[in-house]
Amino acid sequence: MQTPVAKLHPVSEAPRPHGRPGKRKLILDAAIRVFARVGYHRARISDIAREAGIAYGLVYHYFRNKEEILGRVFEERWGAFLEAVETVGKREESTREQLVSVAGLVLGAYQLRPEWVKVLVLEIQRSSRFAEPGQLRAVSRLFQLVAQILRRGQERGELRRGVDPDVASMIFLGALEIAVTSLVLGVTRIDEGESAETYCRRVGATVVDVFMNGVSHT
Amino acid sequence: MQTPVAKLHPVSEAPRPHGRPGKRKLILDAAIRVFARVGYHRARISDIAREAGIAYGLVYHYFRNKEEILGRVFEERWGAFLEAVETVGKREESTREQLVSVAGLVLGAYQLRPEWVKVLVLEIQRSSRFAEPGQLRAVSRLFQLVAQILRRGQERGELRRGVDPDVASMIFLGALEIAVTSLVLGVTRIDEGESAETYCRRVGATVVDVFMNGVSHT
Amino acid sequence: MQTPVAKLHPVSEAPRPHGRPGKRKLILDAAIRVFARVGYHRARISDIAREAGIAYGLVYHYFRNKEEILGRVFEERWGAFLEAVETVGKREESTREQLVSVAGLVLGAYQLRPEWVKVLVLEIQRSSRFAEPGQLRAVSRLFQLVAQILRRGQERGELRRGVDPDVASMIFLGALEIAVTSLVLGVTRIDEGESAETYCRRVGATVVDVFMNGVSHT
Amino acid sequence: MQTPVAKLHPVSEAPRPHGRPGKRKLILDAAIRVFARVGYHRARISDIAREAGIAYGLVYHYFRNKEEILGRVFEERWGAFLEAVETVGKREESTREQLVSVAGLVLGAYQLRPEWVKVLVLEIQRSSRFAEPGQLRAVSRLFQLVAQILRRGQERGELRRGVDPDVASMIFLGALEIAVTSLVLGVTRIDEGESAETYCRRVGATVVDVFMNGVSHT
DNA sequence: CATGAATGAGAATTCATTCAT
DNA sequence: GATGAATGAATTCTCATTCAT
Repeated sequence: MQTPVAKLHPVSEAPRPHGRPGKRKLILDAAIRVFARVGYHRARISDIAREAGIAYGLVYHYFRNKEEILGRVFEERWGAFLEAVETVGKREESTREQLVSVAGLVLGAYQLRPEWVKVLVLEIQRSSRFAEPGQLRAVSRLFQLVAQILRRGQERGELRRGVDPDVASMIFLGALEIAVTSLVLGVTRIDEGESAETYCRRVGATVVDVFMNGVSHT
Repeated sequence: MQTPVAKLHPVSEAPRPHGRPGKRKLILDAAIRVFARVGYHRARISDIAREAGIAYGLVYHYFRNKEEILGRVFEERWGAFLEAVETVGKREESTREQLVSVAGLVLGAYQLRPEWVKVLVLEIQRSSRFAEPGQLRAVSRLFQLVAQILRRGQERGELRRGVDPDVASMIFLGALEIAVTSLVLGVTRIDEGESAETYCRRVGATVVDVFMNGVSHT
Repeated sequence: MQTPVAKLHPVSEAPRPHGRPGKRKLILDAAIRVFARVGYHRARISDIAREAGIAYGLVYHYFRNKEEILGRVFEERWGAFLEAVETVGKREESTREQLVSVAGLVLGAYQLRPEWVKVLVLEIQRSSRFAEPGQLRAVSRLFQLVAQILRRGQERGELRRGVDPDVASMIFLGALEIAVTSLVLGVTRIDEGESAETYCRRVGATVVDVFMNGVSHT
Repeated sequence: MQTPVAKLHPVSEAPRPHGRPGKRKLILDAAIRVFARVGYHRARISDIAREAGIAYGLVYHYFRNKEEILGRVFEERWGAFLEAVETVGKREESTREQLVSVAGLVLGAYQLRPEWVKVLVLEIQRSSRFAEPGQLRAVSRLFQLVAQILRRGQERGELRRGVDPDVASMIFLGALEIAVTSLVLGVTRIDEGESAETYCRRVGATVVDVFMNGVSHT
């Protein structure tokens, strides 16, 4: 079974005429790295500028302030993630396969771009921006997409009906989130012999297995 | 089946001779409220002092600095929580009952003291203190305690053997954590007719149900 | 008696070959409006450029820096004003008529181009440029022109000799200046029924009347 | 005839228990000097702190920001000035004597505390604070007080009735203001042989003379 | 001539922490 | 213990000015 690899494109931007760097993107990418390294609050604009290799003031040419940078990172990264999940939801697959895909998306994203996930998971939730209805809605959307997958599973008779799809969605994503978080925070030490990739695959499989079949004896 | 209520005592302290307020405790409790309200980074010492109703120079009599306050909050609150979970693990109950108890502990804690949970969930993990081995170990401990409950369940034959108890522990706690977080952040809107208490009870039951039996058809 | 209308031409410039807009003039006129609106210090080059409808790098083609803009505004506007007053001084009229003309010039200018007056009155005096001998001399010149009118009035026997013409000049212009300033600042609220024009005419007449005859009983 | 000397007390403050410096006052007085020297906009908080001989941050202990400092300076200094004028208005004197007193107050203030006058005259009017109704009202109050003196003069038959007291008030104060401003700006060079005091006395007398009797021949 | 991206010095403001009383 | 005045390093943000295209 082929776990489709997450396709999280770099920060999008209008195509540039002369193939020049694109300072805006430079700044956003640098910001992600800095946020991932030291956290949003400890990140200084000067750090971001240095990381991007540009002058201090230019950051303010493109963004009103630090918070807007975080907001844009969120919008663009999270948006891409949502799209990928949405695509999975539209596929003609069994519910189980869809859940495997979503798990692969979440865990694969971490493998591919650990800094992005770190920022999405650790920083954006804490920022005051998160209080904004727009961001809340964006996060809720993920829960709804998964809930929809589950609801369809029930309708198709693949899943039993006794479980509230909204709560189940939370359970599934919560399990994945903790797996990622504990990786990010280093709570989970990956064994010497195991690559991050194998670990992710193993965890993903286990999550789906437990979620589908439970831990109890038949 | 009686879900044991979480017993999260207020910040402990040596018994005070004259029954006087106990400024240290006053500060810690105020700090929790302030951290919960505005987050650790945005919280100013003066906010905590005002909240505690004391002069803000006094904070430095009791704590070296702001970070130490967070550290103490963590130690005392998290310690109490660990103890409660540990107690559950020692009970002579079925694994299912133990899991129900742990879920009740987590969700009940939120009901009882939402600010504490908010701080534990949102702030302490992000602080630099968390990098300290001591705190990491303390968090890992929770995962280990639950993993131990699950391992015992497998040994007793209550749970099937095919699942890694460490990963399953993550799944179980992750599900609970998201449930709490979404409550904290307000992602989940509780229906008009449903009290927070009923909601917690319902979610706890669903989590244990899914965790035990899975979502798929038998 | 005909009050001669102030003739304050727009910012002068060399005649343009193709009748094209004339960016330099565009900038100066825009600068006056912006200075009038927010004051010299708060005015940003970008504000001026936006007001003029041009790119803001272009401002630096025409002017060395912000201060030079203010300097040019002063030179051109104040110069025009001085010329007008000088012309009045050369007319074959009674001193009273000349004073009425000067009052009309000052108050009329406000009616015609309140922004110009605002900038001349409020901003230019405060700028560091004002410390320059050239600008001080330019302002002094107005006082001298009026003093000269008064001196001639004394020589012709129209005015009594006991008053120092220099001090009297200050009094006359001071009275007019406050009248204008209070209009500019909105201290003086013009009555509903009275147009700005009527108000200016009335104040001008009163100023000349008081200045000529005093307020006391004969 | 005794020209009553202006009584402009230093920045008032609650009496201090131990006769200690009183940092708040220190800051306000330093601010006045700095504003007078370089103007409000060019004055840096650090300048004020250095001038006051205190640490940078302490300024923010007492004032929210630079603008509030200017506001307080205005309130306290202008308030004292208004009181002094009000007192003059209540005296049992001829209108002429009262006007002489007001002129003495204005010109005397300059002699006594040129920096204060400089700041009141040059800076506060320009600040955005001035747009506040409170400050506008405070300035209007001065005009009203003088207008009242004139109105009473008309009622008592000391002044002729044909002149609008409000306009006349503007004329009188405008004359004085220009006299002070030109002193402040150095437009008026005092002759070698004449002390500032004599000059002020002479100008005050001339202003009142012209204002009462006019410049024309009887 | 025009454009607006890029630069960076400068200033305001915050707030943890110290310290005299 | 308790208070809050005092300190000043750290950071954000602004905006005049330069420069490549």
